[in-house]
Amino acid sequence: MPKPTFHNLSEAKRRRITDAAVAEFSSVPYAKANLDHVVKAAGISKGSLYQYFGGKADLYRWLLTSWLPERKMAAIGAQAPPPGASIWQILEQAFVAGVRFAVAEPELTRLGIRFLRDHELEPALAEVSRQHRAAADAWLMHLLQQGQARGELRADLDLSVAAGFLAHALGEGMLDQLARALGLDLHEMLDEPGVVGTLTEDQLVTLVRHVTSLFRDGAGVP
Amino acid sequence: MPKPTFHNLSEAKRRRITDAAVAEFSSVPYAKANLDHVVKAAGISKGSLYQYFGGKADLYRWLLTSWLPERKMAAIGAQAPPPGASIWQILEQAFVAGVRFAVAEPELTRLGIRFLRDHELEPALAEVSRQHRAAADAWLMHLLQQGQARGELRADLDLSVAAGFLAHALGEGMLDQLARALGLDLHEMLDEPGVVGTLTEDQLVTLVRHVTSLFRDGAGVP
Amino acid sequence: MPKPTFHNLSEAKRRRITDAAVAEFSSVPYAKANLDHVVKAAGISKGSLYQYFGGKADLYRWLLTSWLPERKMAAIGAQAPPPGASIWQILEQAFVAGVRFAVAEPELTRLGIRFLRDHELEPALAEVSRQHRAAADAWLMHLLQQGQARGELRADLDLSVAAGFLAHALGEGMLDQLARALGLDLHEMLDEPGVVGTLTEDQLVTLVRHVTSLFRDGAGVP
Amino acid sequence: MPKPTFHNLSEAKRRRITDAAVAEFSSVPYAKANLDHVVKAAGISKGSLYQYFGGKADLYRWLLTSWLPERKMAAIGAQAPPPGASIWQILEQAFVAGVRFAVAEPELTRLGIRFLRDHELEPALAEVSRQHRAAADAWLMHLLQQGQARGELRADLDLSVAAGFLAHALGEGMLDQLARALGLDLHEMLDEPGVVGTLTEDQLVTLVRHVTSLFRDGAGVP
DNA sequence: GATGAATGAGCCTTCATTCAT
DNA sequence: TATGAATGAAGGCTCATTCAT
Repeated sequence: MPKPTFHNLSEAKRRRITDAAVAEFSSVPYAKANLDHVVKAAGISKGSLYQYFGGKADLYRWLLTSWLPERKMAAIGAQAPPPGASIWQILEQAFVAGVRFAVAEPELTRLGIRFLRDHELEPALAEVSRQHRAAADAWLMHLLQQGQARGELRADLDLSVAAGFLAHALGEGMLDQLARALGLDLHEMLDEPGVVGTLTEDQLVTLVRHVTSLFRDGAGVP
Repeated sequence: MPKPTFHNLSEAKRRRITDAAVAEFSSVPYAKANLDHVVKAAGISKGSLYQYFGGKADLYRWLLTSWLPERKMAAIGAQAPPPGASIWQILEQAFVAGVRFAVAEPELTRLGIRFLRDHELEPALAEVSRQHRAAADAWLMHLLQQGQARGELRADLDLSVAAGFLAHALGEGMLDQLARALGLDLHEMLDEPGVVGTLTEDQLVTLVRHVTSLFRDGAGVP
Repeated sequence: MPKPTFHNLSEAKRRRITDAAVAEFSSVPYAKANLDHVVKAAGISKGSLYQYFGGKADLYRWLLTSWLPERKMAAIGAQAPPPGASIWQILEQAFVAGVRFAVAEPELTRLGIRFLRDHELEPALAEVSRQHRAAADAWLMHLLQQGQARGELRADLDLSVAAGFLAHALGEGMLDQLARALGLDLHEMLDEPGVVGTLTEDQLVTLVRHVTSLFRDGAGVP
Repeated sequence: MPKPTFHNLSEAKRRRITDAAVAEFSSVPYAKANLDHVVKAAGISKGSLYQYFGGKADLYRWLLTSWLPERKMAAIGAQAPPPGASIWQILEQAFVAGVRFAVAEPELTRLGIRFLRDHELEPALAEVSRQHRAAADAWLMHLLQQGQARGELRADLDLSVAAGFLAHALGEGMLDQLARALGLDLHEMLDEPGVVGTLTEDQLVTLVRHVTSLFRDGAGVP
């Protein structure tokens, strides 16, 4: 977590540092990220970075646990579902929010994906990653239990399996589908920020509908 | 690819080297994998490793493109589906084979997962990874088209979305479900080879059935 | 070329590093030059050297393309020939300048000789070496053409052959003659800096005169 | 020098080894020459090479001090000048022989040039190189003294300077002129064996004549 | 607080030489 | 004699972290 000195900086300087760090950590895996690149891009000195953060891991952790969630919240907005919303409405809203975020902030998306995939993190970082997943899972399980209680979901549905599907579908899975819709590989898409902006509103809606439909109705003939 | 020297070694020595390499490459990402660990664990000198393989990338590539597929084949056996099998049968067979392999060879599974997720491979290795994915996708699309032609799948199903789902479900998704069934996190499970062996045949069958069912029938009430 | 870091160093430190590098690169061929020797002699750490230069090739290139020419210029001074000077005057001036530099800076001379002879340079360095030769050749051809136009040179003289002679005579050839005048082998002379200092002004002038005379009048009886 | 075992080999095998060694040592400088390449090209085992020769330096020394001179002799033939020949005839003969050898055996020429330029040789090899030069110099000085005694050379000619010129002109200098005649750089010419074969007999004779003329008559107007 | 030079452990790769079979 | 696997000392380069100014 940043040292007090970081918070005393001007908004602009903090911004430069954050942008530089995001650019670096989102373009190469943690182990290959180079603080020299960050300080150069941020226009600060190496020593300064160490007065703002405890080190490489600390900077990365802050980015992922504090800054990124904040930005996400800000980008998506409080997405409290309308009271009484069905699980389908809630999920569709979540799907759409996810895609919209990916389209609006491809670099942050790349950062997040990288984090979820990185197996190499220091133990402390791995723990953060684990908590992320646990929180998402808890939310999903709750949602599914509610849905089942309301009779929106099959009574014999295995909630754990469904949660696993949704955990993926709401994150990387959706991005993967997005790439497919653009005729690309996920990595190709992430490596070319900007290409996601070419997705039309129509494609977006259709995509979400197809995913939702697969989850709700399955692939087989009824 | 290994140099001829490697093939001239005794079975036991080759085994020591392979095991050591798998252990290293499956426990840390490629960039962090340390050949010193490999040679130490294998009980050979650094120079020897370079007489067997062209270098780090070469060793890794061989492991992933030759050795691992061979081991997989040996472990699963040729799984040609019976002629006239329905898509459901084929998928179930694939799911079961996947789980069985994961249970039998957790370390190799870890190696494979890491490979598919690693963002930091040399360009040549990244290309191999891309081809893996492309091949899997082509197989799935073919399977789905057949299924739809036979009327086993809904006519309005988006095959690309379905293929995306299956690509994940047959690989990492299935492992994730496996972990959930054991009350663990995917990474925890992979980090503790042996724990997957505790999965009973009953749990296995149930799991595959639930996944298949979700894909075929969906989560909603019909 | 050096990184900015290098220019920020104290004059004394830069000097230590340069001296150490010259000593190393002038005493063994490029491929055998050892950066460990350089850093040890310079009293700096290995990492520091890499903060000053991009690597071995970079250090070498800078030494040869920037630092050495600068030192040469400083040692010889701008030697613009007087307007209207004959080719003989110009050549004699060049010969004298060459010998004086060799006498004053035997180690730098050794460095230069090595560079021009080294067959094992990286492609980029080899290109630099080639350009050196091409520039010298162009200058000589121009000089000779002028001389021939003015009637100072035989009309039937093959300029290319003459340029080849001069290219050697002005560089290594002159050093070789210098060594002969001291009763030594070229390499022995270069390996013992200091011995060239024993050359008297008289010997120097005589030597240049003999060389010039051979080139102008030939060895045969008129 | 080769061990007795080498001489017991079949002619063909010795030839293979020699060819492989020449190819390697003539294409990269001594320090970069790789015995692995030699044994591979020769089709023998590493151990065998060490049973024939004491090591890398030994092989190289033999090549340069025994084998190459022998081949040269064989290629040029006993070039005893006709009794009573003038220095000009002797020199022209030597020049022509040199060029012919370069044209006939570009690879051996390359090997020789490399040897003369290599500053990096082990002390023992450097000594060999020194002896080469000393022998050539002694021969030249003798020739020049004779010439002067006979009145073929100017009485005031500095023989040492003349010997220096000839030493270069007969070796590298002639090759350099050869390259110039072909519009190439010396290194380019040596790196492309075969190109020297394009030199016509006419060019050859003209070249030698120009060089001889420069040495005898000088560049200035009489 | 800011700076940026200094550090040194770490890692991949090369290759001449040895030696057991 | 022949073989070729084994060795290990080098050597170039990277980069997170420290610390004096």
